Amino acid sequence: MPGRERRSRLIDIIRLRGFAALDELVRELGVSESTIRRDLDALEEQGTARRTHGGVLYAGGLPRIAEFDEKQPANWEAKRTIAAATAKIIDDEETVLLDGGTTTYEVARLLAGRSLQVVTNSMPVANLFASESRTDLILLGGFVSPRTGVCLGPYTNELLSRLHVTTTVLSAAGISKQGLFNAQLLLAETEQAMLRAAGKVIVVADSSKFGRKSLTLVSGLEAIDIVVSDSGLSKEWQQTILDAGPRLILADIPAEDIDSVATDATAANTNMAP
Amino acid sequence: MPGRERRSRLIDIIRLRGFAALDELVRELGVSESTIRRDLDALEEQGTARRTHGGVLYAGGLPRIAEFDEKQPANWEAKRTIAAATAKIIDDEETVLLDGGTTTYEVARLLAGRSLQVVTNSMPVANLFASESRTDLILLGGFVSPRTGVCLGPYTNELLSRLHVTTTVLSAAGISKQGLFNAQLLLAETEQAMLRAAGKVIVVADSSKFGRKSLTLVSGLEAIDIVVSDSGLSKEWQQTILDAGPRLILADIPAEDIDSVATDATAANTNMAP
DNA sequence: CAGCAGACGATCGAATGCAATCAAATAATG
DNA sequence: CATTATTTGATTGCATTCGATCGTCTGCTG
Repeated sequence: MPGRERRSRLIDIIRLRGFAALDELVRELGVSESTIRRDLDALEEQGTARRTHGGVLYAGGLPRIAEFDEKQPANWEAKRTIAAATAKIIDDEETVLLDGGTTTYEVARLLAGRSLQVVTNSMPVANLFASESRTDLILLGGFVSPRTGVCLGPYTNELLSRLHVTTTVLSAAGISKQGLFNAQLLLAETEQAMLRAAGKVIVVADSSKFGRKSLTLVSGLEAIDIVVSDSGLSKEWQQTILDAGPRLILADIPAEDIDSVATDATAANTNMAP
Repeated sequence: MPGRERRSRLIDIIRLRGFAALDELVRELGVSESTIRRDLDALEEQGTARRTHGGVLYAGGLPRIAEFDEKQPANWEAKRTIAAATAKIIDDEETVLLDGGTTTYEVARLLAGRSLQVVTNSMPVANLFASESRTDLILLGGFVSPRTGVCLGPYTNELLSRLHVTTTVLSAAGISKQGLFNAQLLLAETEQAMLRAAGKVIVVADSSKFGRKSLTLVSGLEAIDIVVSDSGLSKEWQQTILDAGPRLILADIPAEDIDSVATDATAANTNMAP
């Protein structure tokens, strides 16, 4: 095989799999280890790949969504337990509308593979379901915001106006007595459209969000059916939410071990408030 | 540090970077190599990570689209040169509508980072542009086909009916004297909608596609402005296409070295047919 | 045809990573 | 408080991978 073609196939293999072991490549391309090594060195040189002990990583890969690249997503642990508690109250065969945001993304991860219909305007979320044959995915189109990877704008809203779902999972930049706040004007409009399409409305927000306002008011608390947060939420806020109408679910930081946290919706101890 | 927190941070680090070397983790978490190994074994057990020699890969990540996972996409080399030739005839500041398919995906890769407006119904394509601030991205929503990752159905088509673009890049399962064929009924409808939204229509198809029919006729040849293929296309077909109206561009397998193939749109020698 | 350059494959010592084992530290339990 | 699990860290022998070197093959050029 001519070197050009080999290296070309090499790139393809690496790009496709994200990672390839060296002996794997030796077998598949039918050349010696030395040759593969030399090719890999060249690829690393030019920046297409990154070598590791025993393999290569693709380096020219997909650019990542900025929001998901932060070093330490704020209150990560809390968000994960909230996500686990939320996934638990969603039943199979439902039609679920998922908002963008890191918390809803965690919810989505836990829902992946379940038998559901999922509607979303978030590309990161959609990617989780795109190849899941057990989950039907409806993507809301529109203008894609580069920072967050969510679809926005009039097209998105109009598509939403024709849909109806059983459950909507919304995120929020802040929650005050007046209701839900969001930091982006266009997104607020889209979330309002989501509320109109919704049956049951679930809002996921870690305790740091309460008492914080943001750019625009999305809706009042009375439009929300369930609020899921973590146990760090003060008694006062718990009462405020309950008085305004929504049910409140507080997810505890679980005491279980690593297995349940990462993979299992049963990880969180959910405390139903009265 | 309690084990729970350490493992949690471990997941975060791995998820964030996609890959982490073992000694890296030892340093950053300040625990012994043995401990990291054990944690990693647990993560692998539960499927969150995949171990390699000297490191870990994140496994809970994005599931991949089936069509892009084939071992050897047919005529890969040809598709890439076609893509390079196509990217060359698209100017900055245009509004480009990109169809799904592996060839259009290659075109998309070459367009990423350029100053364009891109409209697409393909999630793999959209992912390439999602975080590119220099490229505006409009995603056509709709029902997502799990195998190909493209949006289909009435919502998609209706959204298309309200858009107009300067250039449309279409793929095809087959091209005969009657015109463009496609293998999926719903996709054919969507592609027809794309043609209605189009200014200039470019069809990308490697030479093996010619003379092949498929499930449904999408459109006649007269609706096409430019056909881009590879130099393997027979004289007869070249004449057939030209007689029917479209301009024809044949991309040669380039003689350059590996750099230009992987990164540069200038790789292909494009031969204009008269 | 001779000479030369580049690509390839094989080999080997050095470096690195791996799994298993055991002892110490820490946490849980009665 | 004593005992028992669990978790962690260190050690050891073994397997894998690495990079460098060298000889061979191929194709080009004069």
